[in-house]
Amino acid sequence: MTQHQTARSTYHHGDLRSTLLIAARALIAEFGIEGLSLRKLAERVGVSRTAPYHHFDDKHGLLCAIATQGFRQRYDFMQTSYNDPQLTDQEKLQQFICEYIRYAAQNPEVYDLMFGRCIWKQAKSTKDLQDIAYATFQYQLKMIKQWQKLGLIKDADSLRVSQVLWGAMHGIAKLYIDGIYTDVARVEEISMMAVNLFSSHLKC
Amino acid sequence: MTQHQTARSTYHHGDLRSTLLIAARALIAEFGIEGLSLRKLAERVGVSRTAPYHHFDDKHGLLCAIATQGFRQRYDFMQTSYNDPQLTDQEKLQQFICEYIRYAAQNPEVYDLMFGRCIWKQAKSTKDLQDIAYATFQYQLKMIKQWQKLGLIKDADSLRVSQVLWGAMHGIAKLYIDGIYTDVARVEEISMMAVNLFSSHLKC
DNA sequence: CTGTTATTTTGACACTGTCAAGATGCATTG
DNA sequence: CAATGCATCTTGACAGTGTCAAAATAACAG
Repeated sequence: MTQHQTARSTYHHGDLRSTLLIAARALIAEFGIEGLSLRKLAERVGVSRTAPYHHFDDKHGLLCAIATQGFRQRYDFMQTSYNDPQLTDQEKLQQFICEYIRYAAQNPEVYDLMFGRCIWKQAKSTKDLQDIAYATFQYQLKMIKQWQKLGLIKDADSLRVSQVLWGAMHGIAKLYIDGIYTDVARVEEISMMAVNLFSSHLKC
Repeated sequence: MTQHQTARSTYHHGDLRSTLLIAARALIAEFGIEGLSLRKLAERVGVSRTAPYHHFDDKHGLLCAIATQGFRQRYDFMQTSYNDPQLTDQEKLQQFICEYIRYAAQNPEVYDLMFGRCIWKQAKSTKDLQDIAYATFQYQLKMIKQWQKLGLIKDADSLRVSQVLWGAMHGIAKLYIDGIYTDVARVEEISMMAVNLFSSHLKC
C-alpha cells in the first residue's frame, strides 16, 4: 500500500519498474543519455545494481520503455490537436509542424531515444514500441492526406510527401537538439518557414 | 622513411596520428561509433593503450578529427559538383540534394560524427572543425541564393530557406542512418520528392 | 506449514577512458 | 662528438561501466 511512496522499508520494492522509469528520466534530464548508468540509477532509487534486470532485459530495454512512453505522449497530443474544433485546418497544419519541433526541443533526450539509432538500428526494438511508432506515422499520413484533399499541401504521392515533411521536421529538431542550431527563437522562425514552404498557396 | 609503411620495427612509429585515423575509420565502419574503443584501436595498430593520447586530447578529440576529414571531403565534392559546367542549374540543385543524402547513407558513421551531438553539444569542438563546418554552410547558402535568383527556389528569406532545406536533407539522412527508413531505394525516391517540393515551378 | 515463484542481493568478470611515472629514441644544441 | 631537451611510447593503476551466476529473501499457492 504505502510502499509505493516510501518504498525503502520493505525488501520487495512494490513497483520498482515505474520507479526506475521515473528516476531514469530524471537522470537523463540531468546528465543526458550518455550520462545515464544503470548503477547510478539503482543507487539513486536505493536498490542494488542488478535489481533493474528483473524488470528490463537490459539497459537497452529500459531505454525502449522510456521511448515508448514518449511515443504515447506525442500520439495523444497529436490526436487532440488535430481534433480541436477551434482550429482551422491551416492552423492545424501549422501547429502540427511547430509543435512537433517544440516537443523535440523541450524533451531532447526522450526525443533522441524515440528516433535514435540506439533503438531502431538494432532489430531489438520492443513490439510495444514498434506498434505505437507505426500508429503515430500512420496518423501523420492520414492528416497529410486530408490536408492534400483540402489543397493545403501539394498533391503529390502522399507517402513520399509525408516522408519528406517528417524528414524536415526531424532534421530541424535534430539540428537544434544536437547543438548546431543554438538559438531557440530562430528555430521557431525556421519552423514557420517550413510551414510556409510546405504549404501550397493556391492563389497563384 | 620506410617506417611509414612497416611501422612496427621502430619504437617511434613515424606517423602514428594518421595511422590511427585510418584504423579508427575502419573500426567504426566495422563496429559503429559506439563500438569504437581506444584500446581496441591501439591494439589493432600495434601500439600501447595510451599512445593515442599523445596525438589527440582524448577520445573526443579523435572523433573530432575524423569529422573534420569528413567535412573537408564533402566540401570539396560540393564545390566540384557546383562548378561542373556540364550540368544545368536545375540538375545542380537536384544533385546537391540527392548527393547530400547519398553521402550520408554511404558514410553513416562519419556523417553521424559530423553532425552528432557528441561533437556540437559540448562546446569542445575544435577550431579546425568549426571553421570548415561554417565554410560548408556558407557555401550552401551561397548556392541557394543563386538558385533563388534563377527562380529555381522560392524567393523567401535565404537563410531560413537554407535552414529548412538543410533540415530536410539532414532529417531524411538521419531517418535512414538510424534505421527508421530502411530501404535505400525508397530513400532515393524520397530525395527526389524533396527536390520536387523545394523546387518552385514557375509554370503555374 | 511447505514448496514454488518472483524479487533482490552479493560477488565476480571483462570491458572502458584516462591519469601519473617511467622508458626510449630523435634532434638540436654546446 | 657528447649532452641535454623534447616528443613519443610504455607500464601500472584507478574508477567506472554492463551484465552474468549463485545465493538470499519475501510473497504466494497448495
